[in-house]
Amino acid sequence: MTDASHPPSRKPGRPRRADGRDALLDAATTLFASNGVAATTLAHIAVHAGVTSAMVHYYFKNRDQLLDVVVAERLGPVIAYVWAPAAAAESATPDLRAMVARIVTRIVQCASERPWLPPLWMREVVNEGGMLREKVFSRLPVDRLQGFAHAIRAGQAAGTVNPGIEPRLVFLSILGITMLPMATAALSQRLWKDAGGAAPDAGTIIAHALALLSGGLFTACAAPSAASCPGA
Amino acid sequence: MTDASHPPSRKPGRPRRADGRDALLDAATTLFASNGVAATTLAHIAVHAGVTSAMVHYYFKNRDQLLDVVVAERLGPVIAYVWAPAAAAESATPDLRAMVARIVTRIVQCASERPWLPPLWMREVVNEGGMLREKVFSRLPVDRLQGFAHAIRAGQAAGTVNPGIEPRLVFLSILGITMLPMATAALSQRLWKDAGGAAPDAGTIIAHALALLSGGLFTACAAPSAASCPGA
Amino acid sequence: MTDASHPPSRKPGRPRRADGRDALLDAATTLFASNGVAATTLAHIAVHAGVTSAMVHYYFKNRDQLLDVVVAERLGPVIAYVWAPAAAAESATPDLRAMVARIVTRIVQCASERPWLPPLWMREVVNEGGMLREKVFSRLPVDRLQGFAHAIRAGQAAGTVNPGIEPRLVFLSILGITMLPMATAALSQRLWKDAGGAAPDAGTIIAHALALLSGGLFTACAAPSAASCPGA
Amino acid sequence: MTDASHPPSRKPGRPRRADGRDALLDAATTLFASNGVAATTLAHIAVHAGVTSAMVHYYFKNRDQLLDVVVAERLGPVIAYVWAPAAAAESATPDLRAMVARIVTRIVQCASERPWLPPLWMREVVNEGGMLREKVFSRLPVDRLQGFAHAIRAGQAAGTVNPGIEPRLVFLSILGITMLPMATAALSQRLWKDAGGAAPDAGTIIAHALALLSGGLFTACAAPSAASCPGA
DNA sequence: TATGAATGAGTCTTCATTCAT
DNA sequence: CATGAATGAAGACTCATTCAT
Repeated sequence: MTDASHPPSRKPGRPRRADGRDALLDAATTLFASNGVAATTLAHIAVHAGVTSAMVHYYFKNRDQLLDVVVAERLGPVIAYVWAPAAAAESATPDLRAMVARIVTRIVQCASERPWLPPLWMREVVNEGGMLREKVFSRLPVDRLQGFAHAIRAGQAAGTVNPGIEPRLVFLSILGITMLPMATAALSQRLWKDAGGAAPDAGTIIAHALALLSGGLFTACAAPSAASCPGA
Repeated sequence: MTDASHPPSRKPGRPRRADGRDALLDAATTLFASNGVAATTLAHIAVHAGVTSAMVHYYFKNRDQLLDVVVAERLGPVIAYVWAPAAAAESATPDLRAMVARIVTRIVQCASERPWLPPLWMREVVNEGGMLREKVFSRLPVDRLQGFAHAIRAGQAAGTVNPGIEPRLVFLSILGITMLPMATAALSQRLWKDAGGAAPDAGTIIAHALALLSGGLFTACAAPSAASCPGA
Repeated sequence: MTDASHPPSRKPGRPRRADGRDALLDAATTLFASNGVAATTLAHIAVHAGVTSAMVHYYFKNRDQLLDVVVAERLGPVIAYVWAPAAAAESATPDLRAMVARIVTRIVQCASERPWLPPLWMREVVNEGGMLREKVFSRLPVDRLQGFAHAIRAGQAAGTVNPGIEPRLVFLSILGITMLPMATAALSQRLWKDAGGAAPDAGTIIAHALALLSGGLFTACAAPSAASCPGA
Repeated sequence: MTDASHPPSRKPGRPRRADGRDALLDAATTLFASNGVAATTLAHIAVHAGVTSAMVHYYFKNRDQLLDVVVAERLGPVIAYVWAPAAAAESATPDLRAMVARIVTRIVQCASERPWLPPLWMREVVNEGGMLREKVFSRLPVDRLQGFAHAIRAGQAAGTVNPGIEPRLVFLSILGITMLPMATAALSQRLWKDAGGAAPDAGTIIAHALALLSGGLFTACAAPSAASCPGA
């Protein structure tokens, strides 16, 4: 299986040694996530990795090429992994509900293993003017995104999907209810700190998302607990 | 009601004249939204408004104070307007369902009247490392946010709200399924352009959001068309 | 007469004020001549003009555009002035001998009024890999250069020009025996300083060049004035 | 005669092996000629020779010492070879005409065997601010240059040399009419490409130079062979 | 020999900011 | 109000140089 039934490790096959290049890539990704790409200087990255800023040029030649590498080596695998479940959808009758659940789970899983992912994705990929937009766009599995939307539409035709739903917005909604909370961590924490609660963890987020989606996205006795659905 | 039963006009009370200051503020807001705060120079703003960058200093003294003004005069009113419905919630028995609908509507309404709002909010306020975070934080109606969460929790206790939902995540979810699609406009447009569809408009987004929320957020056969719920 | 019967003043018509831009241009030209373009940093130029290197960018935006301006405003007029005599050559029967004399005189005149001209021209325009080559090339009066070569060839056909001469090399030879010595000033001075002689001045160079061109290195009826040649 | 009656081979005496050092020296000389010394980085040279820039340091320790070696091993032999004919001139009655012819021939010969010579010499040695000036200066046979000038002056006294000539400028003039065209190759080629002619070759240049020197630009009894002068 | 990793110094360029006019 | 001139600080990028391997 090429398309990753488990989350992608950084460098599959290679003897995983924390070499300079990798350390710089880590520093870059982290800082891009926490300060934004535009606000992160190469010097910041270098200092964060304990080297000179000349080293960043040594390994990546360009600021622009550094971004390319970040996209290729850090975002690329995540995209591939998240969309792997949708591959099956193209062939047989897809179990939409299960597929959605798997996508949600994979997104949250990836995101909680990579704290830099949610802020980076929200700010620099998905958002207007994001600085990684163009670079990521070409890597997006457009066919699968469209296939996903079509599957939703088919579900609507078959009466299994809530007709009020806009198919093209479903994936964005999934992103919005999973990654957005994770991209807000610090803010939420401060916001709820008086209420005694820490920021929601991965499990909570998955549960919340699935509750929201399974209750609302699909018609027919949308109650979260299967028991309450007599027909099932 | 002082707190805006209709969306806030730019300068309530003042004789609304398109002076230089306002033009600069417009330019700033627009560019901040489309390029990000960090990537927008004062010179960009000045050029966009047809003046010298020295004028930006004349009116706002500082880059930092310009940000302050943007928050105070552009974001502030929106926040106040959106959260006005929640004021009532604090006193009497709130109609949660209606309140959510009103908040959703107001968010999308504000956002579609101010194209700069969704990208700016997503990138610079809500997201980790957003450059307006601190400045906005103090303006957030923390009490209302917490009140909203409490109302949800109360609904869960009363059995009217889906127990799988995490109350503290509800508002974020609302943001995610309303503003996020609007902050992605250009990307979506390119993504779906082969599918013949333009980016979803305000109406579509509201409908989608309400369908998702009303079907999923609340228990008891919450499907939009009651007929489709056999058990009811 | 548009084409300059007298050497071009820097800014004809304008009230010649030593503004910052001009001062920087002067500094640039001088340093380019004495150190070479590649070896002259913008900081050198700025210091030489008594300002910050940021000013260089303020006035010229780019290092490259600075070079453009140097070519356009400093070299351009010289080229036009030197080649003005050749304009007449295109129409009537040209007095080749007189024309050559006028070109030689103008070259030396221009060069002695602009000490930066010879080194700059020799190193950065005419020489392989010169950094102003491309920029100057488009300004060269190719038609006049070719016209000049044709006139020489015609002279050879008419028997008035030495048949051993290669027409296309004549202008280069003129450059070589006029500007080259002026581009070597410092070296020559050191070379001949024991011999008591200073570097040759403009008059000497013109005389030498004309002697060489009109008569040749060795006597035998080679006197510049035709009268001294009995056979003529 | 130790001083080369034939052009100097690269490494007289040594077992001529194309080792790395030599290849680097070749690369350096070539690049210095085509781009200028200041514009040529050690990395350029290394890449051109197919090695790492660290190797350049291994062989030459310094950028400055590399220049020293280029002067010593590449320019030095040429200087010695060109000025060998002048050695005889110091002793007996020199045949000035023959000596000039031999110098011209040797210059052009050396230059056409070493395409890097003319640009390098013109730009970096002879020209103001040339980066090899100092290093070459000490190698110049000042005595022979002065002896040459004296011989010219003596010729003028004896009536065999055009009195209009400035003795100290003669050698520079020779350089100007031989090496200058060869240092302009690419430019000339583009300039005359419409005229169907390629850049003049060595033979043409020698012929032109000798014609100009021995006879002068205009006929009138200046032909090198007396027979061709009808009036004589 | 030969290289890759690493760096300090310097260059070009941008930008926020100031100020006299 | 509005601008042009001017700057200091910082950012991206280059380069000669060193060193362990």
